[in-house]
Amino acid sequence: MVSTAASGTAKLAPYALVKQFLKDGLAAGRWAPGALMPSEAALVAQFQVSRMTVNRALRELQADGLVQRSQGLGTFAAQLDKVSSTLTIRDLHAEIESRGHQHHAVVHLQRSEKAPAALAKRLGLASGARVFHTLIVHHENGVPLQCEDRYVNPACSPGYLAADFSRTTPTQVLFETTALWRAHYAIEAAPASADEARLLGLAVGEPCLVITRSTHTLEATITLARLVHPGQRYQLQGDFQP
Amino acid sequence: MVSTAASGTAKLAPYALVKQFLKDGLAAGRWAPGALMPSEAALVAQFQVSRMTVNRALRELQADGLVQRSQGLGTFAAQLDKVSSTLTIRDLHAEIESRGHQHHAVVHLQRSEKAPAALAKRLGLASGARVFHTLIVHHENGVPLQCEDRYVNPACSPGYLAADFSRTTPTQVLFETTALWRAHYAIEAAPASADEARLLGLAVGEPCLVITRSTHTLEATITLARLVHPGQRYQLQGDFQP
DNA sequence: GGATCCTACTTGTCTAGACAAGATGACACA
DNA sequence: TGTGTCATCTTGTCTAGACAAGTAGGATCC
Repeated sequence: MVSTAASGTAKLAPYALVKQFLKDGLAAGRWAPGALMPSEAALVAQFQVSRMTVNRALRELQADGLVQRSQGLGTFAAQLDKVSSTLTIRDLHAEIESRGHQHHAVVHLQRSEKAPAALAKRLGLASGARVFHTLIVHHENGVPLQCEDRYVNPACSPGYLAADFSRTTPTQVLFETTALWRAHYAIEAAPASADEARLLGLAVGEPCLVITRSTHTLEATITLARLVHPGQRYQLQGDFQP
Repeated sequence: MVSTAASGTAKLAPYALVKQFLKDGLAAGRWAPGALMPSEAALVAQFQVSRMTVNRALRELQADGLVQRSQGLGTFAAQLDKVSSTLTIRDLHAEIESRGHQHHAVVHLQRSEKAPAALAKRLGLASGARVFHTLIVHHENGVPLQCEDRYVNPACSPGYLAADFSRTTPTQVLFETTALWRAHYAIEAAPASADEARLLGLAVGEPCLVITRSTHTLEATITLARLVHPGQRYQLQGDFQP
């Protein structure tokens, strides 16, 4: 990099400097939402850098949703009233280990089944085709935290049933071989069913946080998963910071 | 743009072409997760474009989380086993209107209160300071869908209490004046309290999807909100597509 | 064998200039 | 009055080259 000055905010690349300047201004309310911000030419003059450098800073701010640009008009401060943030739904395994806690999985079901018509359709299979089915309960330090009910398209992961899910996780097995293309998830609150209550150590009807997720390759559906968490023992958290 | 050829995938800028090529390859599993991908020089030769063009394509793929790059080593296909996606928590008002449905808000509370110690602390105020408090129930086509319990730092939005929340929304009012800097949210499932059950037309204890959110400026906390949704009537949905 | 240096390859970044294309207002013309 | 044209400002994109810096492997030296 350039300046090795030890003073305050050093070591930033020029494009990052411009970006920081604009971010700070936005945070301080220097440009109200919708207001016109300095043009690339103005920033070039102010920072004495080339236009490509300024352009990169602005393009990244646009990608971050902080400004809105349009050709011929200029750059405008974005409306930030909607709080959006990246929600990452990971393996519970990875999540627990990253907390330094102990993960323990109990496999209640791991077999091939004949798919009912509705399920076969959702997996894009012929009616009556066989599918892989696993039911695994994940524990954190001995406390049940997630009930993972999963159906897998055998064509996408033929070796799925051979895996040892007390040591690895379905997600890991699936994406070692298959390229993920698209995913969809929905989050809702639902009462625990009798089975779920038993597996998670809850009373029937207790609130659970349920994530249903489907993942697809370009052509086929890989897997459908239903992840049930005890409502008060599990939270999804996220941060938003420009 | 360059080519006006009407055949198939036309009109793409060169950097977008390179990006598309790599994305398609990743989706098709051409590069397994963790595998080494073509270097910038190789892509320059293949596409006959300048290095900056290729660099932009790769940098954007990196920003999208599809590849991982490191100086001196190369570009690698990312592990896509974790499904991350941008979760946007919007005004229910905007969400309902975008569905073409009718939104209707009932204001149950809109006043200034003396903050209990714990609340004052969370808002970064002196103990015993006054805060604004609103309790609004949002309806979609007449069905109650969200109970919005919100505390606002008066310093951030002095005119908050004067707003007509049957016509506008707290989020709108707050971010017309205040620059958002940081936000935090947590999603969980919880049983409906007696008050919530009454407001949302549920039985006490029914599962609800609860979002708690705090937003901050650079120096102060703007607002704390607790958004309670009837579990089965409301879902958060998201998509992930590279 | 082990340590050091050198080289080749990689990404990270910046530059100065170029042309394209969208938006807008001034201005001449009918 | 309306209408088309032009100049000018904006962003969008590409180029060819440059230097910096991280990594790895081979050659050399002790």
